[in-house]
Amino acid sequence: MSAPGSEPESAPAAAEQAPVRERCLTEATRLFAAHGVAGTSLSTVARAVGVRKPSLLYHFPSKDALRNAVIDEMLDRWREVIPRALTAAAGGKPRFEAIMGEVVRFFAQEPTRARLLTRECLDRPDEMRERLRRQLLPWVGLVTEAIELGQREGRVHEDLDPQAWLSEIVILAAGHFSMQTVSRAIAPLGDGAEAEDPEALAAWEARRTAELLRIAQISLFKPRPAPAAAPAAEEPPA
Amino acid sequence: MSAPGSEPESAPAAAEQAPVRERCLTEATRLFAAHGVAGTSLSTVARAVGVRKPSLLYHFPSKDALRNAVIDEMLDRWREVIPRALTAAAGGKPRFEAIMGEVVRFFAQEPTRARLLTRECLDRPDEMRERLRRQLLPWVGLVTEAIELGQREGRVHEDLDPQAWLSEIVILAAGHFSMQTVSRAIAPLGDGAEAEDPEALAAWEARRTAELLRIAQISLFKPRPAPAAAPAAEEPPA
DNA sequence: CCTACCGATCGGTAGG
DNA sequence: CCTACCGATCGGTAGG
Repeated sequence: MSAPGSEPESAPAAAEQAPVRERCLTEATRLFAAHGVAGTSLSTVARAVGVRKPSLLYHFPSKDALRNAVIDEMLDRWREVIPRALTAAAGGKPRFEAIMGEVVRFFAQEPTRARLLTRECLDRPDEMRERLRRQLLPWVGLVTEAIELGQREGRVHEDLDPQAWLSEIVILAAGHFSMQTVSRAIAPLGDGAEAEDPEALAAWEARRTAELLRIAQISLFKPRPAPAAAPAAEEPPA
Repeated sequence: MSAPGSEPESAPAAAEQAPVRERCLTEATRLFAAHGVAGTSLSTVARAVGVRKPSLLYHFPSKDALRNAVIDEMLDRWREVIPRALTAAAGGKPRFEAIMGEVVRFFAQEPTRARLLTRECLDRPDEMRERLRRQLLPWVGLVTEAIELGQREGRVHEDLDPQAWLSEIVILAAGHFSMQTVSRAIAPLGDGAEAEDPEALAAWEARRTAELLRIAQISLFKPRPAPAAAPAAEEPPA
């Protein structure tokens, strides 16, 4: 209270860059995503931060506490981004593009998140299922209701299963970014010489992301553009 | 050579069920898929088999050798199933359904495989990419050529990127079965009472798989059924 | 296929 | 935030 410089509240006091606790989360996120929780020792995290192991265990009383903090932080970011997209526009394709754009941007700007999410789903499926249920049940309801509205209005395929579709598309988006490196097994072949050309890799990533968006879009919306507000005509059976 | 019962060639001699080496692979596959390689100790595998750790290390000289044997076995099974599907039928939707059916069956009958594949792609992306490149490059070429033929014949969306589409669909299929347990976060909600009802879970799985197939199909083929061999009409731009 | 054993490292604590 | 230290377990070897 009285000593002015002793409380590292908002400004990184003097020596390092950011508060230690925060850097622990950053490095743990990176390492857990790359090698898994079981494949990352606390010493490794501590070394990456620049402190000793007991200091890490002061901020996070156990490895499991660190793991939970890392997952919570990622899900918090996720919870920031979703309402922003959902409240962007109403109905129709612009809204769809806003949501898919946010989802893609969320993972694309930090593929670490996708890998971390995938790993945690594999490592602790039951805990992760309940966590996801609590965290994203509300907006799952919103999305499926919007899809059902689109079905009644004839814009969305009526043989689509809204909950299952949403589940599959989320899985596809997460897998898309988790498997970035591996997916190159298919693509920049043909020449075989320039396997590390960063320009070619960026082009392949662009093709993949375009295809991800195309798959999501065409599996949701019916093809006919419907230029004006003309109610969709019933198509003749067979 | 002379002692008749000393060579365990094809028949499991007397006491246990299968050759030890084989049971090691089975148990290691199961445990690696569930907890990851780093999360599974050699003692755990040995205990599951019913032998001691040094016996395991007699059959597989190191943990890494065991890991590689497990992955190789899975990819061998994969290599069995693909040509069977590819040579089934020629062109058109029956062939598509045959291939997708084989892929789904491959993972569905043993979701362990999908989890193992996903984990290995996360743990060792570079090695896995080269491995996949070697193992499935030939039939990637076959599939993309078939897709391109379909595009020329007007059956397949011409804005589809064959290589990227194939990559995304494989990722979706693997993720679909890796995330079986977690996907229940979305589905059997509503009542909340019977969370363990096996009948409801099977119904949810059926819905998911149907949606997976629908997404793959509708993102590949154009909607019009084209009853006869009528060449596709050019649609007016905008 | 086993017992016995190796050094290294694991997650975590004591105590300051 | 550190040094010093704990018992347990890790992957792997010796030797039979």
